[in-house]
Amino acid sequence: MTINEELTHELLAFFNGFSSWENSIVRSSELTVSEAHAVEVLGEHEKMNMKGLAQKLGVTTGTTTVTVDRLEKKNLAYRESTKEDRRVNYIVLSDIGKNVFEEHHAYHLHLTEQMTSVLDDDEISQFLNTLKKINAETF
Amino acid sequence: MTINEELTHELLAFFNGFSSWENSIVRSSELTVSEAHAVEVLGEHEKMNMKGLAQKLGVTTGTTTVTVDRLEKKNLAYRESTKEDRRVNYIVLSDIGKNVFEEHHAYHLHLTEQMTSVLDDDEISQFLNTLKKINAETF
DNA sequence: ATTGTATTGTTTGAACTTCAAAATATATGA
DNA sequence: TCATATATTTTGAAGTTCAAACAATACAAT
Repeated sequence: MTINEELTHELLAFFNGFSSWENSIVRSSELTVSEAHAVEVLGEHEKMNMKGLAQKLGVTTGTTTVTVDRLEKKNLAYRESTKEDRRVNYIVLSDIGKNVFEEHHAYHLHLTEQMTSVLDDDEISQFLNTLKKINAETF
Repeated sequence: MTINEELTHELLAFFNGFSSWENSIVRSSELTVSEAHAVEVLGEHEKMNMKGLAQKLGVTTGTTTVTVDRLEKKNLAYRESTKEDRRVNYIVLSDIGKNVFEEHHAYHLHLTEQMTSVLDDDEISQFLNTLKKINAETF
């Protein structure tokens, strides 16, 4: 087994673990999975248009329209039209939406703490560096 | 921003990047998303029962029943009953299923290679070690 | 052996998610 | 002004999911 094969295996396990964890968190909240993902992205970005949000979510804009409709219905976010380009809607979290985001974000922080609790300081900063590189170069 | 907050941010970006990548790979194949995940897990495990598969996938056994039904319909896997416990079905990949797995696995290996191409050898083995620890302790 | 309880897996119905393609509205360049 | 490009929405069909109810089998304790 080459190191890349081993790494592939661990990456998959990591991804699946993360995914299961995320699903169980979302299921225990009032959000659906796609709503939660959207809130997660919007919470980090202040203002996004539909296309940008769709790209970040990895889905089509059609799908994103449906998701944002639902967020609006739940008063978690709203569309804000702009003068510069009247085709564009900016999607913004409402105050309620921001609270929901913070709550969800706290869970993530807690998960991160759980992960780093088994690592020493050097490992943690090395891990962070590696992730930064990979994110910048690969995705 | 604490290191855990920074790490949370990078982990999320990593997860989303991985997720988008996986979705685009799956969409270009003849598999649906849930079928692909199941094949991915089954390819690594030889024999699994429904409960084990469901746990690995992070979904209920009901959902898994539907997924495996579909895999059987496509001749990618089959149920194998066992004498020891007649409630249990083992799910096994067919030869076609194994080929599909290998093909998908090759994509993963390619992604891993892309990631490691921006890292030096020490970083790679450190990254692998850290992932192993996290997978063992957190998920 | 019989009975009660636990476990494994399936079925069902309803809600959610997704895409592709067509449609709408607006922008931009020739 | 016209053609083309871009941003978003709408639509319809296929897939995905859960929870809850159900069926079959196992197991433990009398």
